[in-house]
Amino acid sequence: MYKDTVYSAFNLLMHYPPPSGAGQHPQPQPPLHNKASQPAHGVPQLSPLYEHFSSPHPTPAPADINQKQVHRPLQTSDLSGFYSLTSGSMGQLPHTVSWPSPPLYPLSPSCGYRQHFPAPTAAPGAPYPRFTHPSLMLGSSVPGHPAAIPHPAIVPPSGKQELQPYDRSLKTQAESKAEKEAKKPTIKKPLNAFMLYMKEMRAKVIAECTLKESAAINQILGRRWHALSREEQAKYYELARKERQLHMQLYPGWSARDNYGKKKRRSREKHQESNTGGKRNAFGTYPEKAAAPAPFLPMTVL
DNA sequence: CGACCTTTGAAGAAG
DNA sequence: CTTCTTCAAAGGTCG
Repeated sequence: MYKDTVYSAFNLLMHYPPPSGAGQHPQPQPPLHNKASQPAHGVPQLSPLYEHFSSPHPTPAPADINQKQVHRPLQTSDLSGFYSLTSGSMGQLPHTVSWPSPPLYPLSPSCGYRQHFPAPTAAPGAPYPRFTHPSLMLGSSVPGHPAAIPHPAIVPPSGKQELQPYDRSLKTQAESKAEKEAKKPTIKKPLNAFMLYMKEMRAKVIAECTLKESAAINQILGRRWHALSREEQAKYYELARKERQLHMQLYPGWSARDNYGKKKRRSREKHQESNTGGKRNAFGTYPEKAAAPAPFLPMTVL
């Protein structure tokens, strides 16, 4: 996308030429199904389970990893000690850390998402809320687990209701086959790092900002996400990596493609038009089209 | 009832 | 290879 392109160019300007022996052209990410892929030079040999999660873009780290105005691909060296959960395993890190786009909604300064992170309602000097590993999100449906609670990724087609008993008496064979197909539970995509962050922080933002509308909440959460330190974000990337790993174990043949087209969406053109069209946004106002990315200023001056 | 809004990231599709 | 598109969550809103 345009934003990513600009940031990538910025990264090049900021970090090239790279230190000798570092930041060479990144190894291509091995595809999920390509079990024969060789690990990148210097990357420990991964078990098949972790091959998909090898660090994709090794690039040199700046001196201060917390300087958020410098955006570049994350790398495992930024997180020494964090990605060492399993012998020989490497956590997947995002290819790029993109700059937040300008807000479309007139978000309240009282939420403090632009100038005052963490939120001003937090006690002075108090650390940003620590992430607690939500074991409920993982492991409740691990095969063999005593509590046979379905993994949250499995949902009925409606997304909200349990499957109803099937009434065979009124259906033909063809109908029943089609219906069975339609009623097959949908396996949802595993949540990415930001989605996990949203799940955990949504209630807090709702309480702080007395908002309920998700579109507005998500804008705030997006800003807060970018304001997180690299270490804080890394916790969610690690959790997301575990989610994907568990998902792969539970549903080996599953592909994100399986859910394509299950949501009826308007065409891309119409989708964009709707952004400037007559429909109101979550604030009851009419959204403007997203402006070009902000210049490369540190968050502290925004 | 279900698409839309909004966010980031992962992954598939397309060029 | 790069770029574009879809879908994950959430809940109010609207056609």
